[in-house]
Amino acid sequence: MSPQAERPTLGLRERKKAKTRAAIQQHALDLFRAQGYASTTIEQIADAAEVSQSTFFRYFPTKEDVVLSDDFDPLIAATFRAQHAGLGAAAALRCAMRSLSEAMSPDELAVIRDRSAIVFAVPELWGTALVQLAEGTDLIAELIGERLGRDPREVPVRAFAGAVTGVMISLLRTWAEDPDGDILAAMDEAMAFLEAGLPLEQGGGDGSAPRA
Amino acid sequence: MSPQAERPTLGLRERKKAKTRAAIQQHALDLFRAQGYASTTIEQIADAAEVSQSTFFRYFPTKEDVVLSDDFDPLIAATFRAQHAGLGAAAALRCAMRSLSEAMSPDELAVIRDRSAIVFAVPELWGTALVQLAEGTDLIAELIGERLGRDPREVPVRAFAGAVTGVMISLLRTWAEDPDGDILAAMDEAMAFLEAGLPLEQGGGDGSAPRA
Amino acid sequence: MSPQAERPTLGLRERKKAKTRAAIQQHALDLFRAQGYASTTIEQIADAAEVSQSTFFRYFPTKEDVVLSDDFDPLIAATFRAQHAGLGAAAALRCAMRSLSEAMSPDELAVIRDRSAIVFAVPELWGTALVQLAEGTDLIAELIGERLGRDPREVPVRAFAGAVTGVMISLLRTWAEDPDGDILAAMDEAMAFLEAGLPLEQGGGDGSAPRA
Amino acid sequence: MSPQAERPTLGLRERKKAKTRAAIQQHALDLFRAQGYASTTIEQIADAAEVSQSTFFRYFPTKEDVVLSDDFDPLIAATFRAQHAGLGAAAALRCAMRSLSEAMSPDELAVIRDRSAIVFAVPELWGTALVQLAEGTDLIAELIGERLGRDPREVPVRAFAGAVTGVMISLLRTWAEDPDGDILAAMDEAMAFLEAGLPLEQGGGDGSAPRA
DNA sequence: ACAACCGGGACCTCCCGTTTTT
DNA sequence: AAAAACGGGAGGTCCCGGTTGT
Repeated sequence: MSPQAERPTLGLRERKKAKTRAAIQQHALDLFRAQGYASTTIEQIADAAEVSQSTFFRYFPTKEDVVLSDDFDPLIAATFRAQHAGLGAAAALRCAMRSLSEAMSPDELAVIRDRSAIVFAVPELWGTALVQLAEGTDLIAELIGERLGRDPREVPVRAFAGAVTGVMISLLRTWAEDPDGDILAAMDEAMAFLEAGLPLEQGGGDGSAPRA
Repeated sequence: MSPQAERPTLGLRERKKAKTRAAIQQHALDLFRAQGYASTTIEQIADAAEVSQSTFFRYFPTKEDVVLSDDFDPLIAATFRAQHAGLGAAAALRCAMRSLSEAMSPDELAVIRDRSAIVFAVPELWGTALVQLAEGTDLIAELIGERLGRDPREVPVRAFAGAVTGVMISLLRTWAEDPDGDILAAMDEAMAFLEAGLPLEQGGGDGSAPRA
Repeated sequence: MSPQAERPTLGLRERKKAKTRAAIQQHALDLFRAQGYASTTIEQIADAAEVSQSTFFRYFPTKEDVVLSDDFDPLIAATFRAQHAGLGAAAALRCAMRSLSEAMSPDELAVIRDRSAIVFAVPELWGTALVQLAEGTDLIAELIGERLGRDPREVPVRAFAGAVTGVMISLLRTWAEDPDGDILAAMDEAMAFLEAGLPLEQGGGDGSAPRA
Repeated sequence: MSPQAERPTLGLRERKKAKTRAAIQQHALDLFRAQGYASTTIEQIADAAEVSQSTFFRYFPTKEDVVLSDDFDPLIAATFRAQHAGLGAAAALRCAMRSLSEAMSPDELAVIRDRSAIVFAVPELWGTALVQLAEGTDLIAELIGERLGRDPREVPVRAFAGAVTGVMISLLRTWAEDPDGDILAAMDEAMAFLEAGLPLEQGGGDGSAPRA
C-alpha cells in the first residue's frame, strides 16, 4: 500500500503476507462495490480471497479497517517539509501534492482512486473516514504552524487546515459519483483557487480556475 | 427539535409522541457520550428512556438514526437568500449565520450546542454527522451558485462550499474538546477569515483574524 | 429451581419462561453427563432444548451459568436463624440442614443431586462451583458469628466455616463417584462428627458415626 | 519449582528448559493477577515471556496447565509418616506442617506464597487449584487411614480430611485478600483449633484459639 | 396497543492443532 | 527445531424483524 516502502528485498514470508493482505482488501472492495458494504459478510470476503475468517481478522481487526490502511500521512509530511521555505502555506501544500502525485505509479493511483470511490459511495464508512480525515487535518495544521512559526491551535491555522480538508472531501465526493473526471487536475485547480484566496466572482464562470 | 416548526397546535397525541422521541434521543446521546456509541446497546437506551425496545424501533428504525434529525437546512437557505444581493458569497454566508444565531433563543442555541458537542465528542458518530454535513455542503454550493449565477458543480464553487464546511467541522471538533470557548465568535471569526481570502501570514499570530 | 418460590399463580408468560429455563438446563446437564462439559456445544444444547442460541444466552449469560443457579443461600440462612438459640454452632447447623432436607420434595432433591453429581464429575466446572462454595462459606461464617456474638473474621470462626464446607465438598465428591450412597445420611453423620469435635480414634472403625 | 527435586546436576539444556518454563509461568501468573485469567490471552503471555506461542504450547499443553505444578504431595506424605506414632491424626498433621515450613528456605517459602496468593486472588483459577486440593484431600485421608488403621473411605476419615482442606482453603482465601497477615501462624492456629475439636464458644472471642 | 419474547445471523475474540518458512 | 502463519471452530454480544401474550 505504501507507495515507496523499503526495497531491501523482503523475504518470502513478507512478500506472501503483503500478497495475502492485498488479496483480501481487493476482494473486499470488489464485493463492497458490487453488493454494498453492509450486505457483504466477512465470510464472503474470506471465501473470495480463499483464506479463513481467522486470517481475515489477523490482517484487519475489524471489517471497517479493510477500507482504511493509510500510510500516506508521513509521506505527505515529509514532502511538505521538503518544499522551498519561501513558499506560503497554500503554495507549499499545492506543490507537495503535485510532486506526490507525480511520484506515484498509475497503479498506485488507481488503488487510491478505488478506495476513495468506495468510501465516499458508502455512507456507513464515512465515520471511519472522517476520523482519518480529522487526523489529516491536524497534521496539516501542524505542518502549517511549523512552516509559519505559528501555533497550530490558532483559529486561522485550524480554519485553513479545515478548509483544505473540506475542499478535498468535496472534490472526492463529487468524483466518487462520477469517476471519470480527472481528480488530480481538479485538486490542483482547487489548490490554486485556495492559494489565490478563494476569489469567487459573479457570473459566467467556465469552471476553470479564475485568474487572481 | 426544529426551532421553528409547524405552529398549528398539534394535538395531545402528537405532543406526547414528540416528547417520547426527544426523551429517547436525549438518553441515547447521554449514554453515547458516557460509554461510546458502539458499547451502548439499544436495550440500555430503551431502559434509560423507560420504553420498550419495540418502541425504540418505532421511533428510530436503526440505532444510527437516533443521532440524526436536523431541520435547519431550509432555515439557512431562506436566511441566506434574504441577504442583500450586493454581498459576496462569503459575506452573505457570514451575515446569514450571524442573523440566524441572533434570531434563536438562548434555549434553542443551547440545545443545538449540546447536540453538536456530543456528536463531535464521539468519533463513531461523525459518520452520521458527515452525511448531514455533506448535504449542507451541497446546499451551500447550490445557494452560492444561485447568488453568483454560476453552476454549482464548478470546481471553485464546490471547493468554496467544501472549504466552508471544512472550517466548520474543524471548529466544531476543537470546540467539542474544550466546550468552554465561544463557538459563535469563533465561527464568525473564521468566516471573516474565509471572506478575506485565508490570508495566512508568517509568524507571531495572536489568534485573531489578521487584517488583509 | 428455588424449592419454594412464590405461589401467587404466575401468569402464562412466567410459567413458560420457567419451563424454557428448566428445559435448557435439563438438556444441558444431560448432554454434559453424556459427552462431557467441554465437548458439548451451546448449539447442541439449544438444539436439544429446541430453542435458538440467542434464547440460550438470554437465560444463561455463559455456558458455565447453566450449572449454577443456586437460590438456596437465603433459605439456609433463614432456617439456620430459626433454630433454637441455645444450640451451639454445629448443632444448629446440623438441625437446619436436616429440617431443610426434610422440607424438600424428592423431586427437588433429585435435581440437586443430579446437578451436584455433574459438577463434581466435571473438573472444568469446579472453578465456578468453588466460587459459590466460597460464598457459602462466608455465609456460614456470618451466621455463626451472628449466633455466637463473634466477629466472623476471626480465625476460629472462619476455620469452622471452612471445615464445614470442606466436609461437604469431600462428601459430595465421593458421592459423585458413587451416586448410590445416601448423601443425606452421610451429611448428617458428618455433621454429628463435626459437632462432636472430630473425635478420630484408633483402629477398627466401622464407618458409622463414633459415639462421643 | 519443586523444592527438593533431583539433585543430579542436570545438564545445561535441562536447566535452560526449566528456566523457560518458570519464566512463562511467572509471566502468566503476573498477567492473570493484573487482568484476570479469562482476559489474558496466550499471545500476551508468550509476548511477555518473549517466546512464541508454539513454545508456550510445548511447555503447557493448555492454558489451564500453566497454573498447575506442585510437587509437594510426596514431601508432605513423607513428613507425615515420619511423625511420632503416638500422635493423633490432627496433631501429627500439625507437626508435619510445622516441620515442613521450618525446613524450607525463606526463598522457597516466598515462591509458594506468591503462587498461592495469585491463584487465590483470581477466582477463575480456583477450579484448577481445587483439582490439586482434592488430590491433597485424598492423600490426607489415605495418610490418616494408614496411621489410625482405618479405611480411608469411611465417612469420618473423609470428613476429617475434608475439614482440614476446607480450613486451609478458607485461610488461603482470606489471606489472598490481605497478604500481610502471617499465613503460617494462622495455619498453625487453625490446626490447633482443629486438634482441639473445633471448640467454638459464645461471645467475646479474641481471635486466638480458645482453650477447651 | 404495547410490551415481552424469540429467532436468525453478523461480528469478533480466543484457543489450539497443523502447516509452512527460516 | 524454533518461529510464524493458517485453519477451524466455539463462545459470546449485539441488532433488528416477527410473533405471541396482556
